[in-house]
Amino acid sequence: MLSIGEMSRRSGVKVPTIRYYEQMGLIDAPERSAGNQRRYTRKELDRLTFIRHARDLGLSLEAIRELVRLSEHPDMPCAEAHVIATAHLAAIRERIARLKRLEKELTRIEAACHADHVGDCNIIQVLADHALCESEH
Amino acid sequence: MLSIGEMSRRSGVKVPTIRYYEQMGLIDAPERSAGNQRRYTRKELDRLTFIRHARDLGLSLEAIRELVRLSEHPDMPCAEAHVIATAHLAAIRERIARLKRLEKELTRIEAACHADHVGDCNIIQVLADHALCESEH
DNA sequence: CTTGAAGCTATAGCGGCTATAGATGTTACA
DNA sequence: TGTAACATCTATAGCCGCTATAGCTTCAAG
Repeated sequence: MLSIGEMSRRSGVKVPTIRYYEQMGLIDAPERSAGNQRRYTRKELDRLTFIRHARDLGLSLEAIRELVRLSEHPDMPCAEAHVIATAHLAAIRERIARLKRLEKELTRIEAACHADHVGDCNIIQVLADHALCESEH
Repeated sequence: MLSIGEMSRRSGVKVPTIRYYEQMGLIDAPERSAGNQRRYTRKELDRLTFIRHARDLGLSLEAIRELVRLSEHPDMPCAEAHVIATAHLAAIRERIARLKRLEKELTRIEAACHADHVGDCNIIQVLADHALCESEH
């Protein structure tokens, strides 16, 4: 039986976050010791690791809740899991594309300014005047 | 004199968000009409547009507060503005790099699964077992 | 048997909004 | 001038995904 601190160390999820996940219904309320402290099994550590991993990949708690539900019914079709992963992948790709546009824009703004004082500074100027932008954002 | 709704339409910042920015000290409290409604000047619209633009570029309210402060002192050296922009650029590049790793990982996970039901599904399996990952995250 | 770390619950705060409720103001048209 | 429709006002709560704090209890080592 693992204490919550042990779980935290092994999964890399902070103690208050574990309690938060329990509250949010991502993990079941575990057994308790005589003195009301949480006691976890190996299986519960596995699920926490699963959650940690999915969070690292940027999945929302909502999506993870769904995946956890799926993983508990191994005979269900896994199309749903694919839908979740694919949707997430699309979202990530969009974020990358958007960030790249921002990067380009900021690089341009940054490189363009050789002023000494704010009055002539392109950074401030370009921010103030959207018309000077190259891309849409 | 512009009403808050007019400001919203022209800047693309939602009405409650404008009030929020005022509360957060990003814009000054404007004049009021006889009936206590906000009335803005052209100059205040410009500042709001500035903020909108900076937000679009992903800058934090904190960073924007700083830039607004700078823009009000046009004789100040603009090195500080560069610091803010450069730091932000670095953050964006890091986020891009991280997202690309996630994209690769998720693509791999997704492509690897040709199962019919959850029991054999790689998506779930890979999430459950970090050891199956290729990259760190 | 004592001490100090770890655990407990409940609550508040973070950023950056967004939504709601219920009251009041403004404006266009009859 | 009246009225109806819409805009605005304040105050407050909620969103996500935690994180921090306070004040208490329990556990494990020496």
